[in-house]
Amino acid sequence: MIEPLPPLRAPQDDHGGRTDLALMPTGPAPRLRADAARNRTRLLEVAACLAAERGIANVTMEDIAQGAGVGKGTVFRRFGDRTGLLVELLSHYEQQLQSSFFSGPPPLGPGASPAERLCAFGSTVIRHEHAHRDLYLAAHAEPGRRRSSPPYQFRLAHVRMLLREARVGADIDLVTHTLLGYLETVLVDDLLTRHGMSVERVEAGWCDLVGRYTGRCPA
Amino acid sequence: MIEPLPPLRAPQDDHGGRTDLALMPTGPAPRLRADAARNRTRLLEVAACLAAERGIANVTMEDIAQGAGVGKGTVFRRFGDRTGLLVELLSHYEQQLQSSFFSGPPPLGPGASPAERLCAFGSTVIRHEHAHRDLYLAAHAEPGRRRSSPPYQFRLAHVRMLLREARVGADIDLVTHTLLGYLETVLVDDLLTRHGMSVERVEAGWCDLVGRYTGRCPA
DNA sequence: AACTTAAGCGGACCAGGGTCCGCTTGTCTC
DNA sequence: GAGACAAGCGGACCCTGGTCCGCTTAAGTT
Repeated sequence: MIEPLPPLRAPQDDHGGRTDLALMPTGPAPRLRADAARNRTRLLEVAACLAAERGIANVTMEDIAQGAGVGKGTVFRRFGDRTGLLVELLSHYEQQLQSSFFSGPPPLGPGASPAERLCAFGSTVIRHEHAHRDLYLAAHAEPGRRRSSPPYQFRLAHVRMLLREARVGADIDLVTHTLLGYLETVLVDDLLTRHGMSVERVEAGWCDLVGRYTGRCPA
Repeated sequence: MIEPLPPLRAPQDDHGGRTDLALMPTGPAPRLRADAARNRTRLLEVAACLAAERGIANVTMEDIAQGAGVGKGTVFRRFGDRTGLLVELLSHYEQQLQSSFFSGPPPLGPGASPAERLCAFGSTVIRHEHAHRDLYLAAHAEPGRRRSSPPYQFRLAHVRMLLREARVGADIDLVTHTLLGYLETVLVDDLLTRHGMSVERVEAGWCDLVGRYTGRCPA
């Protein structure tokens, strides 16, 4: 019924094996049967498409199932629940980001100082989350899920690495979580939408925060 | 059916007028009819009670209505939706906290330095939220609601005031939100529960963060 | 090619949140 | 005290997320 093939990776490389960077404990990834893999990508495509055209809040699970030409049970079997579907959708969207973080040009990628890279990282994430905010907010229904998803783990690992490189003296794990707390969609969206702050201002807040950890003495 | 009168303020002062401190734009508070006010408190009592005995996740709206001897429609009329009920329940729980913040003994109340008061504030909030974490997490389903509730506004105003007193040079509004971001239940709970950090460690992280804004030059 | 079987499928079904609207009841006025 | 009327009430009803279980089928095995 609907099928405009939105920005999603090619169906054939999608045999259920996570396309992660083998960075995090992603588990064995049991490899789906051919039909299941096909349905999986169709479901994600349809979901992305419907979300884009009427906002994810106005898309039911049954809509998605129907759009992909499968039964509702299939959707839940594959993704567990609504949140699971959303989290996987977001994973897709974040994959392009990830590569620019660890292999793109500076200041995002290697080559700049850790502090600069952290600043750039924050700006990118803020803009990215804002662009997909309805999806992030919807996925946020069960925050623990999102926090244990591969993309979030990637962010953690990335920030932790940069902090270590910057020789931050404090409790690195804790600081990592603190920094990512600032980038939480809920907070960013609140600042931008409800409090009417500009993206630049929120970004400046991020860089300021980073600076206070990476050693620059506060003014 | 159930009615152990849990820690809730006396029913008669509960005529729907918010018992706020007239600090925030709380609106006119239209004053409920007598029967409505009675039902309101009974509903909150029953909700608190059921939540305490089996966890809020295992309490349906119908349970609450039934326990209070009213129809389901009444519950929704009063609180709008499930989140609304939870938010109001939390408001009750936070009221005792609030008074210790602005009129209790130091270091929480007036008398200590702003930085000390901020540290103490954080510790208190962390412990309080952890104690009621299932309620906070449940209310978090719609984060915007919680963020615009009177208790959250109170926290904002309080922290903002202390930052101003401490003559913090940065973007005060933004820093206020940043700090409260650290205290977000979702984050704190993640650190304590999933990452197994100790409360002391999380508190130390808070004080460290506060210190980096209130001027102490980072090591 | 036939057989086996575990994975996948689908749609009937259930539960709980949220809505609606005709009836009831406090409360205010005269 | 009687009347007017807004506020409150309740439960039938709807929608959607999520479950269940008997049937189907892809993909190895011989």
